Amino acid sequence: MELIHFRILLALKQRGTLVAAADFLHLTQSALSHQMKNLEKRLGIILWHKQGRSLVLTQAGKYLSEVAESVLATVTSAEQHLALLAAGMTGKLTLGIDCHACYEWFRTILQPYLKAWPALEIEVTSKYRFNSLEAIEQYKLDALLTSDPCFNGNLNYQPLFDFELVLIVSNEHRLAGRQFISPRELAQETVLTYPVERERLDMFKKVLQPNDIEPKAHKTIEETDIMLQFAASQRGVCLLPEWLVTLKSAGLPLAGLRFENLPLNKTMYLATRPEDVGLEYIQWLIEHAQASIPQ
Amino acid sequence: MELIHFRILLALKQRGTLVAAADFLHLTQSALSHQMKNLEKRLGIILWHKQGRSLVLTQAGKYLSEVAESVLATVTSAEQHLALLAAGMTGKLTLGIDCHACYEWFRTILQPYLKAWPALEIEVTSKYRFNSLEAIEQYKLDALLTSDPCFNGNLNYQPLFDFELVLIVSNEHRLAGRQFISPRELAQETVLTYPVERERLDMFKKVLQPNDIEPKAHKTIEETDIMLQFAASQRGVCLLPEWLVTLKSAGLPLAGLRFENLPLNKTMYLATRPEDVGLEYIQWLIEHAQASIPQ
DNA sequence: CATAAATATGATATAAATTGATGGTTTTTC
DNA sequence: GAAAAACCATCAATTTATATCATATTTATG
Repeated sequence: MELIHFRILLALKQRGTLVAAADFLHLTQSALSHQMKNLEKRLGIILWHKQGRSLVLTQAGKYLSEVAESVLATVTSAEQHLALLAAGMTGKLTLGIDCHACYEWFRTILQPYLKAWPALEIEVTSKYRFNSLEAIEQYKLDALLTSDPCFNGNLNYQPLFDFELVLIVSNEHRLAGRQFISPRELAQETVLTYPVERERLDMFKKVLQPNDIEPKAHKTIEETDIMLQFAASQRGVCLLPEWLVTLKSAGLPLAGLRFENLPLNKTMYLATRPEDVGLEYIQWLIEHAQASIPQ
Repeated sequence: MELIHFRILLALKQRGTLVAAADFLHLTQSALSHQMKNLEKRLGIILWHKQGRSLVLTQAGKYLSEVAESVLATVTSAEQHLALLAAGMTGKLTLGIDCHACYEWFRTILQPYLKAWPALEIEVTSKYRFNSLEAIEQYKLDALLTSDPCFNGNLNYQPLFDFELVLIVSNEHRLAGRQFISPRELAQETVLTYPVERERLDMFKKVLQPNDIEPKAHKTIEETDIMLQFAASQRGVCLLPEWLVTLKSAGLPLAGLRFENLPLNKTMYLATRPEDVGLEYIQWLIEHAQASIPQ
């Protein structure tokens, strides 16, 4: 059975005669007659009878024309959906998120994004954290939010915004007044980080390990807000994007410090497959990224 | 779009490679590749990418292969139906079953039904459990046995019989003598249910959740007989149709309790497409439903 | 590093679908 | 109540679509 048979049955149902149906399908009456005869032969069952000069469906014919209606409705709807997909008007964005700070940024922009793209299905996941790039190439992810780009593949990295990491300490902390500090001074501190491997923490990767320093203690905390409250009450220090602290620290007695000769400037990127860069709902993110950062 | 494209996508999904799919479809790999390239061109959208030596579906490809699965299920079912019609069979009934109790009822009536309709091809499935109504409309199912009707569509619901849900407890249970009980008393009980989501369990939907009660424990059991044996040996309580317990509990020391001011009366329905209501083998079910229930 | 396994593509052969012409019925029209 | 019109089926011919073959390319495998 093929769709042409369904199309013929449906057109016949809607137009009444084969001649009209043929006209509707931009075919000749002969073609429709041949096709259906052929189907009848293959199925071994008669679908209609000629009665007078019009056609009357048999029970099987009626049944099949109802199936036809259902199937063609599904197919048509799929075609429309694909047309929208092709035009970039709709789709599904599976966004991989690589780090906690990325997550925090995405939260700031999510509401307006949902409003701007009501038909877009958005799924956020961090389950491909350790092989995000592969996941994009394999269409498990459509985009990846990351501040640690890996430019070797054939992915497109769009910079979203720049930011600086600062060491967050309590106002009352012995270092709080200093303009610049040295990594060495962290040897006496409790370091607060998110609970991921040290390899993925700038605190260790960029500050402590290059200087061969082990902090007094290392405590992991899942939530940024809680981490800041710990810092505020002198339970430790942490390294966070400056904008993130601005956003979250309202009312907390905190200070942000920089390391001498160790600028921690980073850039947040959105990685996508090159072919998807043009998608409007991806462009929107790139264009609105900067504006959502508190200065 | 044509069925060949759906067939290719489905075969690819099932077999993994185009070569295997081609073999399955008795075509060459080249043919499939050409067909899909042609479709991509017409749709203006890419359906898969070559990754290494295997294919990875794009978003659009994944979507379309799901559509493919659905459409081909309908077409296959229709072809089978027509084949049976051609062979002079009375007909074919694909019956969807929605809940365990429905299943139990159908078992009570199946023997006489098979005897009454020896030529009727009967297939029972619960694979469309979560979108049964759609499955009927799409001709994947012909009828659905359910006690949770959804009257909004254009399906015909025929009531088969009424029944009452009772709380099954052991004879020895502290509540056993009581005429009426309160949902609150379940807070100290282990609740036994079939292994489906809480949304689909009257125990939770109608008894526990409306009263904001969490039972002491929740254990799932697949078989009714086993559930009753657990209840009889005081391992828990369960909510079942009274007739089902009458049928199954022979010899077990069980009591059925009702909740005060919470009548749990339900009706079993057979849902069909309106056009099929008149079919004699459907009518038979409706007419014999009542009699098969132990009173 | 050669081999095997997988997909893509161009040219060609093959199969399938469509058409056009025609004949047979049944309605409609005058 | 004949003639015309509308409609469908079928045959033969043609056009179109489809599948195949041969081949290139890429990537795993041993």
